[in-house]
Amino acid sequence: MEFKHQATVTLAEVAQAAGVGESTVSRVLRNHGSFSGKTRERVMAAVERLGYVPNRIAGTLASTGSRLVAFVIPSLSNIVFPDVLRGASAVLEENRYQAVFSVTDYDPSKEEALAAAMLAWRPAAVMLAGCEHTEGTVKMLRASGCRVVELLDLDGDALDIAVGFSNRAAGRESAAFLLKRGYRRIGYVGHDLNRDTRAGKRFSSFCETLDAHDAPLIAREILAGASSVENGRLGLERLLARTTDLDAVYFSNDDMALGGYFHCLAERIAIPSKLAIFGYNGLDIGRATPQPLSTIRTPRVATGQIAAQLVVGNAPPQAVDLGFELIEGATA
Amino acid sequence: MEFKHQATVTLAEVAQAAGVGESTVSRVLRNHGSFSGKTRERVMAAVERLGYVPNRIAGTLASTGSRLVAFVIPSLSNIVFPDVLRGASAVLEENRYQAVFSVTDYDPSKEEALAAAMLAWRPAAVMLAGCEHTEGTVKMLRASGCRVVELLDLDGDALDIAVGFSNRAAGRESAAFLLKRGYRRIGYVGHDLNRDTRAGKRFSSFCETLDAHDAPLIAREILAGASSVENGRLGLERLLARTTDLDAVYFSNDDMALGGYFHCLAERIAIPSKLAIFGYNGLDIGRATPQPLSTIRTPRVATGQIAAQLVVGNAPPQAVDLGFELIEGATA
DNA sequence: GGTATTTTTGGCAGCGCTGCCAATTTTCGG
DNA sequence: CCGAAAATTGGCAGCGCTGCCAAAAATACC
Repeated sequence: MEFKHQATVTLAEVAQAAGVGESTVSRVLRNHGSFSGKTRERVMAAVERLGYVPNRIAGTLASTGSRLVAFVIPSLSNIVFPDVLRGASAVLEENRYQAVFSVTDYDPSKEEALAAAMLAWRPAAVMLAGCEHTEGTVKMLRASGCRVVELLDLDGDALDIAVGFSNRAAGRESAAFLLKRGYRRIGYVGHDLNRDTRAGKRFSSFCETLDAHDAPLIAREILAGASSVENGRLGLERLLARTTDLDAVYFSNDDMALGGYFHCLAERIAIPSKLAIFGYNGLDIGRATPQPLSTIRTPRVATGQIAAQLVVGNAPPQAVDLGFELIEGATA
Repeated sequence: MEFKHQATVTLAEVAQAAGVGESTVSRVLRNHGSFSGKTRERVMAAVERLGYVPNRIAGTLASTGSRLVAFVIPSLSNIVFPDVLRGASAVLEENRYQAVFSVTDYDPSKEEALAAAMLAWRPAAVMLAGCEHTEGTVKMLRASGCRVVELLDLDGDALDIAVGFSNRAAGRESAAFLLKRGYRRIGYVGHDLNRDTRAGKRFSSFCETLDAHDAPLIAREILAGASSVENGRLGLERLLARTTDLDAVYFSNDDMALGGYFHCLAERIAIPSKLAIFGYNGLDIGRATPQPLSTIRTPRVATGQIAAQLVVGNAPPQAVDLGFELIEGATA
């Protein structure tokens, strides 16, 4: 037996059942235009009786603007993006918008392909991570006429709307904090930077700041693949095997930093007296560790919320800097 | 200045530019039906030149089935759901399906409302968490004629397809493991169970198993709100303040368990000799802690993958049990 | 009571694309 | 070189709904 019921009740059938015209049903359902209370009741009764579910595909095609918002994000493993989606989806749902998404795995050419596929749904807006995109992506988005929101990175030219903060500033402040604390022999443990350009920006600004204070980075360990707690642990282990006199390590993010933290716990390396640890993101888990993680808290959920609000409100092009917060913690 | 370019190039325009009929363009673009190589080139050239982007809204309306898959998930904070989305989205993208989602916050009536909204997009399938739904939701899904996939819980009757494992079995095995290890004075720390029915099922089976072995649960601490590391830490602290002679604690999931683990580290409570800790989910982070977390690893990504494959392949109704794996770890 | 308004309502032409079918062109076999 | 079969191609009717416009009904005003 096949599964094709598609009890497809149409607006026309509702109209007939209610004894009114199609447009009247449409008006009642969208609560738009004028109609009498009596008509309203008859229509609603028919809708109820027939179990009518409006067809948004048809509705969107017939009207001008769609209520779809497309997210093209690098990853779902990195909690950053679910957090952004979470912030955005609450606002979008309130405004009867619908979120659509696809995942690029940090691959710019995949981003281009997926953005193209998204555009085919004629979304009201496309939301992307960061401001680095292929030429093709930029051209396509420009030509599309739909709103474009670039998230989580303000270090570059925005196509239309940008919401987030400066990763370069985050890298700088992290370095400044460690220097202020008196650390001078600093190392870095990070994940694949070519793919995660935002982590790359933090790292390069971090290094520049160290250089400017005559305390250049002493050692680094870059692990292939995505950031993870295990990679952070492994990275610190490797770094310490090669370099014995470090007094602080900057990690590409909190996942990695937690790995480093666990490595120190396991190896009984005193934190921060023997080795300081500094992360990035300000995950909740970093606040519950025996020693709160020193890190920078980023406004991930708020980024999603604001982005969604700007789209819903059809705001003019702008860059919104939500800033970030340095959490002193107890590991640095 | 307003932003309404909508350079809406239509198929008809491409057809005219290429000097062919509309249906020919449609065939070439979908690589469906027959056409000559020469025609193909002319069409592609025109597409390129005009920057044509097909309109999937129109395409979906005109053809019968849509290539949308709708996810109605409880949360994006709980990494479980991003993991499922991740597994599914890879498979869906390969097959040119598009994922749409909305978040219920574990509220069944919100689930009903969101499922209704999703149905309006006439998706090929709706994916939901668990098998507990309101009567209205069930009725609506049944009537919709679209595929329904229930994820991550096999303890109940499936509407159509179900992919996951038994939460009751997970609770049972967790209890059996602790008992086998010799723990007899067992407590529980969990988050709001009314909302997260799967955690509730694990807990009740856990308790039944303890009862069956004459080692009933000694104490429990249920925290309002979502699961989090901080809530786990707080929960264990409270539990221990009231009950001093516990030898093991079962947590509603790994986030909570990690909080408990951190509490023990901070309070210098020896694990597992003084207190054993057992979680649920098998998050990666639990493998990188100084002592690997004892837990049950659930096939979250695989659940998403399989679910997507079944939908793409239009498989018949079935329940797929992916099982789970007990990780002995070192905390119990 | 009659006319001017205002409120409700229905009809119908698309939105851009796909599916069906018939027309046209190409290829093949003898 | 001709008819038949196969490969291409174009035309056009919808898919289900919204937006526009004019008709009809209700209400207001003098």
